Amino acid sequence: MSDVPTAAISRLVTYLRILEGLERDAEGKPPTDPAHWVKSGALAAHAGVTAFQVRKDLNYFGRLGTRGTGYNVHVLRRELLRVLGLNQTWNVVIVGLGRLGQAITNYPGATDYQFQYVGLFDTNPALIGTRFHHLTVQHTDELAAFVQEQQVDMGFLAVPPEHAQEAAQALASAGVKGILNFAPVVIQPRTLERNGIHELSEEWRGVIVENVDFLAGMKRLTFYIRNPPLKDATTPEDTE
Amino acid sequence: MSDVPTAAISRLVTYLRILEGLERDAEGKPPTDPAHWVKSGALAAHAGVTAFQVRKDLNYFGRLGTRGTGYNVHVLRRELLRVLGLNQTWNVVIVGLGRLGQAITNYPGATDYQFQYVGLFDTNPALIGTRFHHLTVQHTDELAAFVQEQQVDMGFLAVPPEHAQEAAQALASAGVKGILNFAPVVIQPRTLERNGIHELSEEWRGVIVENVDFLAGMKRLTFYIRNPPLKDATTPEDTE
DNA sequence: TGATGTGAAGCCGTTCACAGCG
DNA sequence: CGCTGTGAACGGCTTCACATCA
Repeated sequence: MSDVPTAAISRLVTYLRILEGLERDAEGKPPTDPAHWVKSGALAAHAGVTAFQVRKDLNYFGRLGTRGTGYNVHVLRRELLRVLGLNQTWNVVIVGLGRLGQAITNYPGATDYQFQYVGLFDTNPALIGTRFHHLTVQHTDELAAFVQEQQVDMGFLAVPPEHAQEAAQALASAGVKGILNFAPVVIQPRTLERNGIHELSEEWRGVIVENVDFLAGMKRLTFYIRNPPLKDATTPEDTE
Repeated sequence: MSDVPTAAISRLVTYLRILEGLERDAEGKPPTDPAHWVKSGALAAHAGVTAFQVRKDLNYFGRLGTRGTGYNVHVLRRELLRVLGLNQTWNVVIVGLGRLGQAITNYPGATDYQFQYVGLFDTNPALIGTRFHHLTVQHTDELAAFVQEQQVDMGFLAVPPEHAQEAAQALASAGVKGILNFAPVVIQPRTLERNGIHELSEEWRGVIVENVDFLAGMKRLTFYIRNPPLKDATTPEDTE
């Protein structure tokens, strides 16, 4: 299960989103209605990839389709939810409640899929005690105890770049399993030197970091505007 | 220049950020000070990749270093700015001024690098006329004329997912060269069928779309928390 | 028959070893 | 001598053709 290409996981997320749209469309229609089924080519067209790719991606996780017919929308959606780990509740804390953190806290859709915001943290005295959503901002010093008590699974990191590393360290030390880093900074897992070789310190073992960097997106865009890809990647051939 | 791996471009953005930090550190020090120079291994350590990777990435753009010495921080930074297209002014409009759009508008750092927000657009009557930054929100109907007049280069798309496609279409028709899409949706360039083959419609020709999807980041994170990569990708060997 | 499932081929990006130069 | 520059090996992802089964 771990030898699935990382790019495939990103596409799975896209497929899931498309399936949700298809399921809404199919809602209420009789079970015999073809709207309950989707072919790899149709999924591919919506996702902007090839049908080959769709079939290969889905096959990593078992025989999810029916030959000659396609994929059942409901079944496939349920399977993708399971694969992506979205069929359980995830307890989330947000660290950093400046504009970005506030935007995240209030972003609709973020609290779908059983993501539950259970705590908000900042070091700015002006923010501590403020309420967002139904939660009150606490000082980051409280983080470690809170994560233990509340069984927090992951932290969203939305502090200014110069504080991102220490805040990430606080999250890892507190015992979260994942960090979604919004700061334009590379988070450095602390390593220990033992017998001359560097190894991951215990607190960072198994901690996953994913990055969402919007400034980086801006800069990639300027590069590609001035250096357009020769082969236009936006029109795959085999779709449909 | 177009056969550079897309992953390399993302790393270039990271290197640039690191170089900015190094240049601040070196500021004021005499020209002979070693702080003005950086070796591939040091850059690699900061970026979380291998020194091989750094050298290969930089080599796509010429002989930027000095053998036996390393890379001059100032020179390398200037080159990366040039390569990434960050040495010119970019006129940007933001479409969608809900919470996310507002957060982007006000996010510090976004207006560095000669990114200039020149227009704000929305279709919500309650928002039109409102001021953010130094700009007043206009109706999206005004977009086409505005892009022509003001020589707009790119648009940031921060509308709700269900309106993303039509707003993207408006941006492309208006003539922007790039779209930074924040909505969790795959933007579909309009294609025309001519003699049985699909081809990109004129208005989408050369339009680059980059995506920044924070919900996708959340979902990838849940997958990797439950399916940790076997080989820990966070500790490359060759750094330093 | 018409779709998925899947081993194999091909391609692209990363890793490497060492050549090249200050 | 040290570090960059770079062609070649390697590995992994994507593409493909076709076997497979409802």
